[in-house]
Amino acid sequence: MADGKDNGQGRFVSAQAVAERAGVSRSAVSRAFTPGASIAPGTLARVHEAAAALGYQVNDLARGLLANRSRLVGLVTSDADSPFRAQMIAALSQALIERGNVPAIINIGPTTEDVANASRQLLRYRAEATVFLSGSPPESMVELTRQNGQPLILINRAETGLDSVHCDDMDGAQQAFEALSLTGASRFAVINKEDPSPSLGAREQAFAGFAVASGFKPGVVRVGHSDYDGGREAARRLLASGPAPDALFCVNDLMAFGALDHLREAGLRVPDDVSVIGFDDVPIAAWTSYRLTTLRQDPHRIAKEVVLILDRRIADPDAPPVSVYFPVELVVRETVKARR
Amino acid sequence: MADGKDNGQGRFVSAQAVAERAGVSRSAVSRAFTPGASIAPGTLARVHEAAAALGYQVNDLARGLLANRSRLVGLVTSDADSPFRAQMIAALSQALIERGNVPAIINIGPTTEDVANASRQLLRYRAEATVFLSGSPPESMVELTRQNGQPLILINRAETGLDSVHCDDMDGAQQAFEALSLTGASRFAVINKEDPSPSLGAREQAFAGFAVASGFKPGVVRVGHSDYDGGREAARRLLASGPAPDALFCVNDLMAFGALDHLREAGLRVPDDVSVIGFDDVPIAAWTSYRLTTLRQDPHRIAKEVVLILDRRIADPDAPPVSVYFPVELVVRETVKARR
DNA sequence: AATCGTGTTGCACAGCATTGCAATAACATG
DNA sequence: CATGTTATTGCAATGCTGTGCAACACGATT
Repeated sequence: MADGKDNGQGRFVSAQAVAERAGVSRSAVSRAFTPGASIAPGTLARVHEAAAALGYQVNDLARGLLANRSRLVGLVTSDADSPFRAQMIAALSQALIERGNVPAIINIGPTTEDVANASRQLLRYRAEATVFLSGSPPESMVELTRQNGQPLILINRAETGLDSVHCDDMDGAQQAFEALSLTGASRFAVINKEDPSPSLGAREQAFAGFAVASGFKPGVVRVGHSDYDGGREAARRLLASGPAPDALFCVNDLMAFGALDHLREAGLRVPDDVSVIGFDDVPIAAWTSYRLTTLRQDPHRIAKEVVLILDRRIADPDAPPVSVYFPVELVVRETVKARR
Repeated sequence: MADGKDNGQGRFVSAQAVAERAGVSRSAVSRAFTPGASIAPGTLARVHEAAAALGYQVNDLARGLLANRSRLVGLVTSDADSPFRAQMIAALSQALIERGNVPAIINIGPTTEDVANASRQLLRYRAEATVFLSGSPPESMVELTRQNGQPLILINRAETGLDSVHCDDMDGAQQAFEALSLTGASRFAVINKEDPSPSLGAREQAFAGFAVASGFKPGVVRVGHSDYDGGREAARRLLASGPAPDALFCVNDLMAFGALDHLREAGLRVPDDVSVIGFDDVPIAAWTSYRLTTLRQDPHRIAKEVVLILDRRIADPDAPPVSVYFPVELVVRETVKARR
């Protein structure tokens, strides 16, 4: 404020500088910032005053060095800007910040090399844990984190020996099938992406399985990307390949929006001619242009579970790995025909 | 892999352990991971072998301690899950990772206290820089980062003495007004949020200014939130308060979607009865249910500018602060009536 | 007045990697 | 064979903070 030169070369202020200014030892400074430490009220005040004047902040790098771990938690993800991922990132980072962590987001491409790099980076920063939102870590990376005692948490993908939290894809698919079944539909279809993630794959498999078990022959269309354009393309192929379906399950909302728009453009009425169900319940699903009936995954719920697992894993590094499943909930809006 | 016990207590592997296994000194290990350092090919190989077997990764905390700064860059934002923010976060984190940084995302609430906490946290981790995506840092925090020599970069808000990058809100508003003007409209309106950010405020002010300068009396509606529901609410109030506008400028796309849906529900045809222009050009704007004409801000462009400023600021901490403006581009789709 | 207890404070070391400097080994040259 | 040169390598210091341990002062107790 009034100093003018602040400090030497614009470097960070150290405890040493505060100690000199307050006329105490460096230990005193350290104690002044450690709750419950033994320090006289007078010195405490002098130290705090000097610290405020200099703008001192404890160096968490050094603190982490001492503890051999930082409060960083890595969030590894691809497509960080897609709606559901963005919600997950927001919810996770919020929950982690509340826990006192600093979430580092590693936005990766689809290659294994990218994933490996991200993982190594986080290891180098002694991150307290790494959370994978998408893309499974290669075996070599799992081994690496294990050697270094860094917890690894997977979201929506199972991997033996690792902690994970996922929604109940099976149950979601079943709810979707039953809801569509009640409309009296007979021409079922699913749309998905090629090389789907385990979670997306499970939804498709389960849905198709239920349909077959009920005596139907579900159509399955897979396209390159699980986004809006992918959904449009899938719907186009579906209509081109034969009679229009009267019940469509999309493995995520984004594809559902694309499909919905294409279906309507093609002159089909939703839900009169065809009923559509999505998955995720992103905010857009509630918009009046879509009013999409969908299976809801709550990002905050997931974030809460992740934090719980983290607490447990850190308290007991040798505890057996857990897989937490949480239920999905059918949110009924206006893309499914009322039951007959 | 075959070790069984890996290492002692699941702690991180240190250079010490690698040195012992390879039968060399710690220095040799360090040199083995420093490109260009003087080391014999034989020892290099032995060290790398031992490191691979143990799963060693250099400790960037200690490295940062020595350099007195980490490769962390803080991204301070609120509403991390709104579409445009999510795009910004994705683009920035990608650009920063390419630069060798680790982006830490601090998702904050609206209070000054939250912002201050985030800023302090980043200071404690000796982050290389802090980027504010939303919310201006309080004066005390600016002073604090200055005292510690930590660069601060603002996005879409100006603050004297600080580096910033923003889109040309004025020009965007002008383009919007001109495009709407060409439809022959006469009843102009803007919708915005209460207590708008500087950028949102500038758009509204400029648009209203141009309208007035052309002899019109623009209607201005402000609502609590700049999201979809806010846009609906604003449109509702607009229609309730008098004759329907025939040209509507929304300060961001999200509000435009809400307004569009409400307008259509109210029986107005877009663009025949009313033309609408948004701001940002989020992906949804291209969806066939909306096909929104809007002003495009390119997140990757912004990210690139931020990295450039960062490079410059680090090379010369005393360089005068810069404000980079970049142009916005009118993306013409189908919510503006063709010119008469 | 002597002794004990309590509250403070400083010293020194740990934790990890980098790097200047000095020592060593190996090799070449006269 | 002696000496000079070069490539390696280890030592030790550095950067910053937390904390056990010992020293110290001061007030209280008998």
